[in-house]
Amino acid sequence: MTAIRADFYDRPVLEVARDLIGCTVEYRGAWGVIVETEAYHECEPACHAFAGLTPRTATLFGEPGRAYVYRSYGIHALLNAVCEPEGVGAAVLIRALEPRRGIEEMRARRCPSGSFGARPACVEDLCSGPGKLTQALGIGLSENGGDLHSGEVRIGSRPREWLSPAVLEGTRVGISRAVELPWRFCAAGNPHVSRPRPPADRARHGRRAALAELRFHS
DNA sequence: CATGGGATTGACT
DNA sequence: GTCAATCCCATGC
Repeated sequence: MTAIRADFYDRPVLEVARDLIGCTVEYRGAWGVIVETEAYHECEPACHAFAGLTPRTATLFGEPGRAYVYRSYGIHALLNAVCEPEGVGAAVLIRALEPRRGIEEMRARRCPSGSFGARPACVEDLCSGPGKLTQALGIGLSENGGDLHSGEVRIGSRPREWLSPAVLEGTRVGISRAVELPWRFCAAGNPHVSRPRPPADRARHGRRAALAELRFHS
């Protein structure tokens, strides 16, 4: 995959959030395919940039195509791609990856003992959340402001098998304001997406479960 | 300068 | 379902 140029991000953040599904995130040799994103924009109160330009949000208002990495709940580093023209505070939160390379390294960073409790870590648990994927790749706050085209954290174009992914749209996760905006995007039916799964995917599972149930009882 | 609230996760009831 | 862990920084006195 070739790294995506800065003008890709210099567009409405909703377009970029949808178009990033199927693209790749690489860091120090390990990489995965983006299967879930959320858009944030200064015009709505869930976005950090809503409060205006502060030391924390400086990256958000800066050049498109840079990484905005911040600490969440005092624990996790969350990775965003800064979008829209310089001066506009907007970014796409990368929420989940389908791991492709460096899976053992990811597992080692996610669970040094090699397992979650008694069970071995499955690949669907490695990057199925915004805090999980940064931990799996080893991305920290020091990557804030880095260039996504030529820096350490790099976003690449879609692999052949991801050229036109089916994308589901839904409401964003884990926020308390502007909860009604349908600004979350997921690769349809992909098992590496975080909880809660998109309603369309849950419906499919529900239908399958209902069918199995029906068969079981007849 | 003190306080409070998260763009989360994993463990536990 | 509930809950604690833990840090940055915005806000208010």
